Amino acid sequence: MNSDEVCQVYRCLCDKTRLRILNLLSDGALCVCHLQEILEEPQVKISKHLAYLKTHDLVESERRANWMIYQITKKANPILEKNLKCLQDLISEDPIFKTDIKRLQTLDTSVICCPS
Amino acid sequence: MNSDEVCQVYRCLCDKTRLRILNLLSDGALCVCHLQEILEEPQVKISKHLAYLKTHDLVESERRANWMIYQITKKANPILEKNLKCLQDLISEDPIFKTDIKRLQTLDTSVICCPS
DNA sequence: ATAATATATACCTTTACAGGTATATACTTT
DNA sequence: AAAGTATATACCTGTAAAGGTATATATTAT
Repeated sequence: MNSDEVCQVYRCLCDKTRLRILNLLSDGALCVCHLQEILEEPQVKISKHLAYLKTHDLVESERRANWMIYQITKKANPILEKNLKCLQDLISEDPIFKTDIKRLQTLDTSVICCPS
Repeated sequence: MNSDEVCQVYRCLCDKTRLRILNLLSDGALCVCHLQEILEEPQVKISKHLAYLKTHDLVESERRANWMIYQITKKANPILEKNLKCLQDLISEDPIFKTDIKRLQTLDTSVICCPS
């Protein structure tokens, strides 16, 4: 991993919506509609940030019927991994992250779109 | 530390020149002219990036005669600290960081500007 | 007081990218 | 085949910030 790649990871991390998305995906894969529901942000916004993250290899996606399931990339990425752990620590300090995780846990699991 | 502050730290980290500066300052305080010499970048560029880092509390500065000495902030900043450690690991992987550190070690210590 | 040195700032141009609206694409259901 | 649902993309506008040139400021040396 060279310095340009490292910078690019940080560029991915320096937007609040993307941080929130990554924080949620740290807990497991999610479809766009669930992210949308949890973040309470317009679909296009979520979608574009996911595209950005995907372009720079921080997330991967897979279609499942009508839904696109996103997850943190399987490729090793030390910077990303360490910072995702940092985010975990921040959950307790930031109400937004905390609320997101709460909403994630109380998601309606009867919906069919997302993996169990 | 809330999510906005975290984003701002990442914004500071997502520029290569700033990463190089922070990497050098991890080893101790330095004046602008030494940074300039090591990075081989124009004075104005270094100066502006230092100003940016200072504005966002990642570095502090202190005047010593004609020189401004910069150092990593004393204020606790978990995100910054962890990522500075990450940079250390990357030195071995990136030729630029490696060269910077080499140049730092072979700096002409007879110059009066910087702290011992 | 003047010149020299070190650093910072103002101003300009260009680029990345965030957010919005509208629309397109992919897939499913009827 | 047509309509509905989920997601992506194109286009537009505004803003942050990077890099450059010129100049200002702060301090020291003569």
